[in-house]
Amino acid sequence: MSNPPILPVSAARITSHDVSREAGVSQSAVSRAFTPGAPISPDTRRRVLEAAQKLGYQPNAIARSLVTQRSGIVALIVGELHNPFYPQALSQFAQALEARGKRALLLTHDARRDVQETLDAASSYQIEAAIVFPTRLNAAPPSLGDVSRGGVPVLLFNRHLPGQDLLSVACDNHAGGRLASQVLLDGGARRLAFIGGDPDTSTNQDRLNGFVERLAEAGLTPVAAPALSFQYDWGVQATLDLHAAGERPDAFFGANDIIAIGVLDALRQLGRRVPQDVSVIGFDDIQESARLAYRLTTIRQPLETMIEDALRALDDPQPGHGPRLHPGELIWRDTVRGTRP
Amino acid sequence: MSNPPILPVSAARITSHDVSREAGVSQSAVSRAFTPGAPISPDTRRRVLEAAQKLGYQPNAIARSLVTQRSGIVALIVGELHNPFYPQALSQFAQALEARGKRALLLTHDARRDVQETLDAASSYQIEAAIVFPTRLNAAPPSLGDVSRGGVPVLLFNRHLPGQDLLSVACDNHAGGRLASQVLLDGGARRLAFIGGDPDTSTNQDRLNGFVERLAEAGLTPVAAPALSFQYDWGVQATLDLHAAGERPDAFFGANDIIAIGVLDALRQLGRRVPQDVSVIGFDDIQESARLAYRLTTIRQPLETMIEDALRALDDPQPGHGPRLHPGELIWRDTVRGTRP
DNA sequence: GTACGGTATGCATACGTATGCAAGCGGACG
DNA sequence: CGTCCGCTTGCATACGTATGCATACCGTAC
Repeated sequence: MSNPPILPVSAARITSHDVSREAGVSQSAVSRAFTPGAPISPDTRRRVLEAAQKLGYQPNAIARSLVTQRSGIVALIVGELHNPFYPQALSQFAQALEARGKRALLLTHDARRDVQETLDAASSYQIEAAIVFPTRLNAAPPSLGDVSRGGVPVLLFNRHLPGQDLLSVACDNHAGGRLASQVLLDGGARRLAFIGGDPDTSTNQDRLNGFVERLAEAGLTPVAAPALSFQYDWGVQATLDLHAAGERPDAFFGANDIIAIGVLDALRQLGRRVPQDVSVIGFDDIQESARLAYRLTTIRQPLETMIEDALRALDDPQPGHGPRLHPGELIWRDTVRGTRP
Repeated sequence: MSNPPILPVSAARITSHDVSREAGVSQSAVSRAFTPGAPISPDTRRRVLEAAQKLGYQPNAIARSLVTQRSGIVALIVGELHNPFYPQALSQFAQALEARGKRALLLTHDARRDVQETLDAASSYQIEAAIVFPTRLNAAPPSLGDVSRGGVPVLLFNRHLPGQDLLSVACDNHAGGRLASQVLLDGGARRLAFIGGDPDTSTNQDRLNGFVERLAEAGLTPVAAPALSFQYDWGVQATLDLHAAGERPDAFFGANDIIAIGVLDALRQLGRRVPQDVSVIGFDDIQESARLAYRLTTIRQPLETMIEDALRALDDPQPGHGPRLHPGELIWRDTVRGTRP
């Protein structure tokens, strides 16, 4: 007679059956004890909870999902997180979801793969909704609506795709662009430049359009509006290139704060004084913008409001209403000439 | 005869049974077609995959988890993400997990609740492992080992708790502290200050101890070593306070880059020149440290290596071997006097 | 005392998939 | 031609929970 094989100590999974045995009730009773509003007497509930406590029972969310057809899982799909604005949004989303009794499944999406692939992978987890963050999302995958039609609402955060039947929550980038323009004009600027991010994104386009529109009302056009990517190095490079080409704008609008900070560093390197000689304004209001070395004047995205609204929209998805826009707020600091409005 | 009620278009969930009917095979065959290595002829596999394609079938990961007893889900538990180092780690973890066919469940943990609570919530999703990020994790919940004993390995990222039977992967903070000290001494500094983060964390303690140890070998002690939190404002405040108290260190070691950047901004405000009058070194090498306005010399944590190692450790959890340490790498920039070593 | 209504409980089944088992099939070999 | 073996296939069941249904119970009203 040989000894039993030595197995790794792995506490057997404790199920509702174990608890029911311990408490001397049926498995149904255990289930009901953990289901708010289920018909069960206070007494048996107490007995069940005590037994559960004693055995260290945790209801199996997987099994529960299978039968209730509700997983309680929401997918958060992110790309590369270069812009610190998004991690911030990410953790706040996770928190807000937990407050609603849901969980966040984090999925990444790199430029090589189609977003649709990631969505498919997510849908195998029976997700109740998907929130797509725009980082590195370029063209609109034409099939992106499919998941939505399959019953899972998809929401684009901070980007919108015209003509697609997708939910979308964003900052009012057009109005924000106008506001940036306005603020710079009020500071006396006449030769304004826009340093754009990824030109394929609605975010960039809307901010640019608003900017140009307001400028036109003042009888002006931008002296330059190059666009490439939402990154620091590009902000630096674009500014240096502009000056190397003999251009000397008296104001810059960076398509996001990271770019604007690049602009600031380049201007400092060029010996141009901010805000005396040249004004700079950004977009997002990330933490870095408040550093004493920058004190960047910028337009804040109302992140909390946007997240609340996104979750509300997902609770009751109404198609075809266009993006849900939220106004940005001017954060006045030290990089724009003139007085606080 | 009334019309049927108008229901929202919700494509009925497509199951392996639907596919089996379409392909004229049994449900088992469908399952096997999606299981690598399962016994199935190439021909039927093809037929099944075609039918699946046609119907838009996605295997139900929830149901699969229930029967296989393997959810493929790993919990990532984060606090407030003030330090941009962690979001970076977060997305890289998610990517690395996906590359291994697993998914990341994102859970938040705020200071009000015990980490154990969050772990319990996670365990109801039958997670295969949990990775805890240290943000705002202060004291060691004595019960943290429980989940580990229950069969789910828990790994602390970038922090360790002595005496606990937990896995832990971290940068070699002690050696990093020594290195920082060394670099500053080589630059000719004699009056060195440490600006610490959260004093309850092993991260802070190890960096401080290494720093002090190397200083002692040179016959020195720090002129000051206040510690409070890993944040920018604290770095500024601590520096201003020190100078207000008449202290004029000739070198600062910030417990992380955020603090060091605060130190830099405060020094600039005080009119002290870096690195001519005073050297500054940080820890982490976050993106912000490379900005032209800072060019912070710092010690980089080998994030990729650490993540790889963390996942390897979770694959085969060996208890009681202490934290798995990875050496930091000196990133030489412009805030330390002297020449690149 | 009977009828009735409301509440609590247990039984049985379903959710969608994986997998052990037995059976079917075909080919190879003696 | 019979036997055996390997490869496929389908059947049946299990995973852990929620819930419709029937039943048992208790109290109230007539």
